[in-house]
Amino acid sequence: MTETAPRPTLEAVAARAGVSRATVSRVVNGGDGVRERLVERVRKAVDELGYVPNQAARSLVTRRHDAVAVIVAEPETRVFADPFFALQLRGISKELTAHDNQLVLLLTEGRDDHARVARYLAGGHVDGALVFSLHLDDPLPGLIQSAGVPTVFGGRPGWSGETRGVVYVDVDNRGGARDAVRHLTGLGRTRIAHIAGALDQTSAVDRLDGYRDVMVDADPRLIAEGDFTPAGGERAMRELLERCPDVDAVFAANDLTAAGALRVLREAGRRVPDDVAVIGFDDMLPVAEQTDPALTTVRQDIEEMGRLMARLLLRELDRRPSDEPVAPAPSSVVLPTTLVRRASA
Amino acid sequence: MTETAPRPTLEAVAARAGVSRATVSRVVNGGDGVRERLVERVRKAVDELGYVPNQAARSLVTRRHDAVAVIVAEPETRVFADPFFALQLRGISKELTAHDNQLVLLLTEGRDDHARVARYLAGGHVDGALVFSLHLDDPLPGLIQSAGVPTVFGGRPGWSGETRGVVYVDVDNRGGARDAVRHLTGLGRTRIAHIAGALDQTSAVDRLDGYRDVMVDADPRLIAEGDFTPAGGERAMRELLERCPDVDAVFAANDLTAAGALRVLREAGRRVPDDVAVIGFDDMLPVAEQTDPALTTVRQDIEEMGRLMARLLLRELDRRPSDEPVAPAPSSVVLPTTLVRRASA
DNA sequence: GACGATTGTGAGAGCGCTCTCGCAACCGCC
DNA sequence: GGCGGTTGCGAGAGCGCTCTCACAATCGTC
Repeated sequence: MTETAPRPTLEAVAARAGVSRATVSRVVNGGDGVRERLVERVRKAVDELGYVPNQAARSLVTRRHDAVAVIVAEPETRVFADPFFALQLRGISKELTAHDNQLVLLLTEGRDDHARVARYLAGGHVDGALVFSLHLDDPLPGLIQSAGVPTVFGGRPGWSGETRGVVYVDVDNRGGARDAVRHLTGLGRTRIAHIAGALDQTSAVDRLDGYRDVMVDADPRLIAEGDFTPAGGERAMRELLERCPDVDAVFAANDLTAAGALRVLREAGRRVPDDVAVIGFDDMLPVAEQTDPALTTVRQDIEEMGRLMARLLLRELDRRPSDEPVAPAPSSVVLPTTLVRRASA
Repeated sequence: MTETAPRPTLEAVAARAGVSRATVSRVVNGGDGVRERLVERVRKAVDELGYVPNQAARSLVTRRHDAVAVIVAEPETRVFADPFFALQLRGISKELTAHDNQLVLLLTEGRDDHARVARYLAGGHVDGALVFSLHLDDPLPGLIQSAGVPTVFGGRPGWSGETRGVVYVDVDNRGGARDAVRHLTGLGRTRIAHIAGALDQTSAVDRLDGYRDVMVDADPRLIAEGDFTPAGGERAMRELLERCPDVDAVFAANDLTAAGALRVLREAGRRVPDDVAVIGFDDMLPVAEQTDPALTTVRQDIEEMGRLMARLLLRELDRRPSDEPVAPAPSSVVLPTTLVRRASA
């Protein structure tokens, strides 16, 4: 029933406005170099017919798609357990929309998908890609790089290959970690432990480095490796309590880890923050505010991170087509963090 | 430097294989009606040249895009605070990928965006749309419907317009709510309260209805309206404690609400579940498992919901082009829920 | 009023693909 | 060996757009 009426073409608009296709095209694309009277006549015809340009036809000749792929490698479900991902997407989406670009979402699920993604990118369906590379050994960045598609990474790619020319947006994990630990020393704590994240991710490594920056000659037994999950936090906290019963503060690699640690501490009868102060990382709201006591943590502006990734990519895309000698290539950006004080430290 | 080599065309492949464009096209699209020998020769040429079809050119003639828009209306940030969204996306993504369709993500942000989305859909960039319609008064479903794009909704659209032919996937909110409340009555509770969600959403309404199904002539003072947030849950719980100090169970519209209620109950010195049993809805893991005590809740298979939405849409898309008399139109699906027993009830 | 310079417009080619159509080549049959 | 009936392949049109290029109209200038 809903027989879709054939969409009007440039031709149709031209006929109605009494001009040529070329003129309509010019008007639709900004109207430069067309006399005001004609512009109006064309605009009117466009409105009356409800003309919308056919993107496929346009792409065919311009080789531009005004579309960007967002690639989320998701070997674990962790990505989905926190709102991180959604917030970044929102930032990206806002920025892309503001520049009339579409967001094509590619979720990858293990090795098989890599080939698929590579093929898709090579297929030239999109003008560029935003990639969240989570793991040190992830082959995806390499594949993408070799597909020759302009790319911006989310988070410093811990990648052994060529890194010149790699553009990424990251938060200042190391600096944020330093702030957290300094806050703890400022509270007079001396036996400050760190529960690290999964160390195959640069964010975990950087946070550990930040901890070490402050605790220059920390007792190595004060460092336990978690995996960014509450369960990992619990496990690590138990180890720590056993190894170093005198621990008086914990800097956890993220909020979920901290939540796990808090639970173990409560079970062990340690009061937080009186006996042991705890700081998390991320300021992941549904968690950080729900813990008991509410979690002091390092906040990062995730949405801004997404927005920035998109902005850098779009800038690069604008730069490319015009083979102007040396428009400066965008370089990576590291966003600041802020310490959010709540009850736990 | 990375001068992108011009991508090979059908023409190039044809020349290399010593056949015509048409034959290459046939092979690329399945190879029917081409002799085995030629198929092989063409395949070889395709591989050697690394040929990938130009989607824009193909779409131009086929009017198919093999792309589906996912539209998330997001007037509130709530959507992003829970993993809901991400899980549905994952389900959708899996299904679409399996059928070689792309996922174009459209996040909308208030009224202005509606026009943008409508225009985009009308522009025929995608073959269909998956829409999450959250609010009763949302004009989006109407706009989309009138754009004539095949659509499947996530969650029953609470929509006053024409509903015949509307296809949606929902979870059995009402049934799940009934199960939860029956579980509470089974525990011998009699003063069972309900903290409703934002009642401009069908899920909240349905859960309330489910509660009423069991508590046929419940004391109306046992019903408080929340808004799906922890803060709303706290507020509602305080009201309830004041109005009905004898409350011995609470069924909350979702886990976040339940988390808020739990906190207020603890403050008020009520033991959970001994004095007051609490049940949530969603089984939103980072929350439900972290509360103290761990939350008994109603689980829904979010990912499956996404997958199903995609499947229904793809089926509809397959149905349409071939104007076969009456391939049965897909109809809506309601997914079952399961009660997950933890410590709180 | 005739001149080049400027600006506005249209004709037409072509982007890379699909798909219809007609022609060969081949089949089995009388 | 001549006949209709398949089957396999290529020629060519055309999808809706952009963009170059040539031409027409307008301008200021001497």
